[in-house]
This record gives sequence, C-alpha cells and structure tokens, in this order.
Amino acid sequence: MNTKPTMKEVAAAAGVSVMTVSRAFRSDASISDATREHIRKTADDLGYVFDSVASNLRSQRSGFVAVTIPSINNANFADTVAALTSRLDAAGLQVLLGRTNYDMAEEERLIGQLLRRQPEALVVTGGHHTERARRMMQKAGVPVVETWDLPKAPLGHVVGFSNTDVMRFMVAHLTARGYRRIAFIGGDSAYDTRGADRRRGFVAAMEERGLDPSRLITVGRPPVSMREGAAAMAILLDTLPDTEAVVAVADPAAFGALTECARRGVRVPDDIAIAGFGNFEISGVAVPALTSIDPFPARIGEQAGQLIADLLRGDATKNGPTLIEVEPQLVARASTGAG
Amino acid sequence: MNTKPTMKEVAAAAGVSVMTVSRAFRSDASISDATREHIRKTADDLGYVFDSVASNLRSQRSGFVAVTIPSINNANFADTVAALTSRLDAAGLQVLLGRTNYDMAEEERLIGQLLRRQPEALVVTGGHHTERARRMMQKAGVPVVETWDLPKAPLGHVVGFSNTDVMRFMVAHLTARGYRRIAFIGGDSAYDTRGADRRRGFVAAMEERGLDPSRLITVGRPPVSMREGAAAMAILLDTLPDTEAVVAVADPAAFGALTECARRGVRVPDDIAIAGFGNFEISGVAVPALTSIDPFPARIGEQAGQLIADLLRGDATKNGPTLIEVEPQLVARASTGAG
DNA sequence: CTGAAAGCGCTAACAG
DNA sequence: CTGTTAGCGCTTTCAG
Repeated sequence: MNTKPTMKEVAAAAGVSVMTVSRAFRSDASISDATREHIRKTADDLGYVFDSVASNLRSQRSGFVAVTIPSINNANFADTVAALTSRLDAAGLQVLLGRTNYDMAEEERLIGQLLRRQPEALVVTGGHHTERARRMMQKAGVPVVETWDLPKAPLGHVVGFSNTDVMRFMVAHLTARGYRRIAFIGGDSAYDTRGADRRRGFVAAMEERGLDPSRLITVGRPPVSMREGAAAMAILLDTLPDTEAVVAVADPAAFGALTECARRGVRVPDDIAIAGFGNFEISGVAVPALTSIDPFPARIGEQAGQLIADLLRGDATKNGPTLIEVEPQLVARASTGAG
Repeated sequence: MNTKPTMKEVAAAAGVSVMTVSRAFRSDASISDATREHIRKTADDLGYVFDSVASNLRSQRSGFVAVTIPSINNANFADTVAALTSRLDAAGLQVLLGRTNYDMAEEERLIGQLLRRQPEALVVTGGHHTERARRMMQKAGVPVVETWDLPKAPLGHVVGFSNTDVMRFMVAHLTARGYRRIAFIGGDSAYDTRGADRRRGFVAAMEERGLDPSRLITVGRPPVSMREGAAAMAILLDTLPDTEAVVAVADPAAFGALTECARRGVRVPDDIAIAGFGNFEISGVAVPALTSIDPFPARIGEQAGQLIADLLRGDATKNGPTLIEVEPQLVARASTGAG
C-alpha cells in the first residue's frame, strides 16, 4: 500500500462501479445487502478510508457545526458542548470547536476561520460580538444560534437566559434572608460580557431595593479564578469589613472567597454569606455548601442541538428565528444560611 | 446575493484569472501587493468566503490535527489542548477535537470518524487502545502522538510520563513523612486506563516498601468526581479508621475526600493526610492546601504541538519515532503535613 | 438496484 | 508576476 486507496480501487477490486461503492458507504442509498456487505469487506481488506473532504465538496455538505466557547476548561460550557455534541452526533453532525478565550476579537478571528470550513450551522456563546463578527454571521447563510444569553438584538436563534435577571433572583434571595450590605466580586467587565451583564444585574437589583450597589470588587480578566476570588475576598474583608454577603460572578470565585474566610477564621455564613453562579460541582461539595444558580448548561446544549437538527432537516417552522429560554434555578445552600 | 460567490466571480469582478485570486488568498504566493489588495477588497465587497473544503481536496492538505481527549471538562486535559491549539495555530493548523468519555470503544469510533476528515496528524490521550483503533492509527499514514502516558509499545511518537512511576514519588513522599497505613481512592480500572496505571503504581510502590497495599477504595467509572471522592472517604473512615494517609487518583477526588473530613470533624493532616494528582487549581487554594503531583499539562501540549509542526514541515529527524518525557513534579503542601 | 458522465471550488504544474 | 489546463475523490443527475 504505497498510496491510499480511493473508491476507484475499491470499485475495481469489488467488481462494481464507483457509484455503487459510494452507495455502499451511505445508510439510505438503495443497494442490495449482499453487494454492500461485499464492498465493505473489500474496502476493509484494502484499508480504504472514506474521504469526507471530497464528499463534502461534491455534496456541499460539510457535516460540521461550528461552535465557539469562551473556555474549554469550564464545567458549565463543557456541559453545554457535551450535550450539544451528543445531540448533533445523533443527527450525523460533528462539532468543530473553537475557543475565544473570553475575547471578542479572538471570537471574530475564529468565526472567520470556522466559516471557511463551510459549517452547516454556527453556535456561539453569548450575545455580544464585534460588528464584523455580526456581519460575517449574518451573511454566512447558515443557521446561527446564540447561547448563554438573551440578546437584545439576536442574530438568529437564541437558546439561553438573562444574565442580568439571574442576579435579581440572587439579590432577592439574599435580601429575603435579611442581608443588606451585599458585595459583588467579578472580572474586568471590558472582557467577560456575560459576567458584566451579571454585574449590571446585581447593581440594578440592589438599586431597585434602595440598597447600596457600590460594593464591587473587580479582579483581572475573566474567567475569575479561585485564587482571584480569594484575593478579592481578602480585599473585601480588609476594606469593607461590615459586608454581610458576597455574590461572586461564578462559583470558582465564590469558592476561592470561601477559602479565604477559612484561612482567616471568618465563619460562613455566620460572619458573612457567600453565593456564586453556575452550580458547579464544587458548590454542592464545599463545606459549607455554596448557594448558587443553576443555568442548566446541558439543557442549553441539548436544545441548541435539537434546534439545529430540526432546522437542517427542514421540518422546523420557518416562522423566523426561534427563542428558547432555559430558566435558571436558584439553589439555596448553607453558605447563605439556607439548606 | 442569491448564491455564495466563488473565486470565479471574484476573478471576474476583479478582472484577473481565478489563479491570481487563489494566490491573493495565500501568504507565500508571488503576486504584486497592489493586485492582492485589489482582489481582497473586491472579494470583501462581494462577501466572498474562501472555501477550505475545495482547497483541502485539491491540495490534499486538510489543515486539521485530530485530537482525542477523555473529557473536555478536566483542567488537565484542557490545559494540554489549549497549549497544543496555540502551538498548532502558529503553524496554520486547526485542532479537530473529539472526546472519548474515558471509553476505549468510543475512542475507536471517534478515531474512525476523525480519520475520514483527512487530518495531517493525530494526537491521542493515553497509550491504551483497542486493537482496531491501533490498526487504524498505524495505517493512517500520518504522524501519531500518544500523550499523557509512556506506552510499552508506542504507536508512533510519545509525549508523556509514567502513570505508575508517578505513584512511586507519592508513596515515597508519604513514607518519608512517616505515614505507613496508606489507602488509595480510584475509579473502576476497567475504564480509566491512566487511573488504573496509577493504582498499579501505588500497589507496586507499597509492596516495594513492605507495606500493605490492600487499602483500595473503588468508586464508579472515571472521572472520579468530588462527590465520589467524599463518598470514598466516608467508606474509608467507617471501615478502615486507622488509615493514616489517602492518595486519590486525581485532585477532584482528593478534594471531595477533604470535604468529608471537614464534615466529620476529622482533622487534615493531624488525623489523616490526603494527597491527589494533577495539581489542579483547587489543590493550591483548598484549606488545608492539598499535596499533589504536577504533570505539566501545558508542556505536554506544547511539546506535542511543536513535534507535529516540525514533522509536517519535514525538518524533523526522520530517525524513527520521538519520545519526549515530561517529568511530573511532586508539590508538597499542608494536607500531608508539608508546605 | 446499478452505472456513466459531469462537475463541486479550488490549486498543482507548467508556461510565459 | 500572471494565466491555462487538468484534476483532487467523491456525489448529483440522469439512464437503464
């Protein structure tokens, strides 16, 4: 085997036409079971590997769905991608994943690259994009799904929730439990658009209740790490020691804050309450367990996958873009005196 | 714009040949700056998107490197993939990622799928594969790199470390600190091959020192979650209360074990020591901080990426397969009485 | 159920 | 620096 065999070689070896070989490698095509079996065996013996690239060019179907996420290493996004992948796999589609690193400029670059591969649909995380990225997606000629957000001006389809509203639930939970002096720990809002939305939601919710919304600790670029969460808590305890409760932009930061309290002998929730976002595994396991909000990442992925599968099969309602809201749920635990 | 424009349309609009347009979209091709600029602008105006699929077919270069990892949602593998992606990106290569879910059968299926896309190289996690998977990789005709392991019979290139030896370091560390009755928490070894290797290494190291290697707590399928780590610790404390130290197959499980101690008022390390593997962020942040072993996941990715870039450029030594050992490092912290 | 001809959109190879 | 010709490996389309 000097050069890799093509369908032509398989056809010759099996004594049929190339077309018949092609049919033998698809599930639907009409061909007798015996012929298919024979061809498959011949191909196997020759070490034939089907060439998707040629198939894609001729059929003008890449079998790809391009997906961008801020970070691979985030349980929430990973769960969405996992569910999306499973659902699309069932529809014979493969996920082509790109990571934006929480950077809209990188997202733009990535989308440009991904589109050259002729994906049949595009799934992006969030509803904030550069102008050029928006234009590219709009002119891509394939379904676009924005996830993990509820954009004001959607590009196409949406499967997500409101990152601002989510903080309303959290502030409501905390005020119901009697907390008033509440702080927020988050990343640099110039980057993490969803985190910035959550911060905005926090400020708005505090103002609505006539509470002081100015206890905002900003750490570096997102994602906010556990270490940064701990550092932020240290600043908070040093500079605003009368703070009664802290909301972190996400659970890892909340956990970091919790550890800082442990190191200082500050009791949670007796001395200060802590809550996060994302319902990461750590929040249920930490001592005390952390109050959080579950955005149901797997549901988001599943719904997005289902939507795309329907759209590409063509039996989706062509009544314009779909908006699927996946309602997050507050999970009250010991760190805010609940559970 | 009814149908998407091709190079032909761009060529017509720009008043040049298709070939010149093709050249305008590559970096090396010889073409005057003015012409290139003009063509690029024309293409932009028409909303032209370069078609990689056609390019790939004709040039017989997909620009893909196929990569399989057990789980997307694992900081260690994610770090490897991130570093690999960066390095390959610099070489103009894109990562096509597949997740095996710690399942060799799924890995086999995935490799078959990925190979159809004509990747220029293949990077897999671990050195254990099904026979069919091994055959496919060997006959793929592209460089294969096994990572995160030091296989006895490598398929091709290797960038990794020994998962058995790593436990020798850990047991050495613990015995040096005076611990004798040491337990191991791990997943079902039928699945997680690297975890099974680490368990084997633990048993071997204990035996070498004449210590009892039978304190093995097995939880479910890998990856062992924080919750499962906690459950395993509960069993351990209930059934083998005289255990002096625990090694978990990975940090999340070690952290779960730590939380179980916290819930029970068992002091770490005074009553029992705990150590993990992977040097996940949580180990440095937890209270007490967890002793772990850093396998330098980013280095693995970087080295694998570098190797592939060299190999594909052709200026790598053609002296057979490369073996790059990335030496893990023990990080001693408070949970084993160090730090 | 099977086959022959044509061509998807791009680039290799050559010529100028 | 630019153009012409041919064809990558498969599938669409049409015949039988």
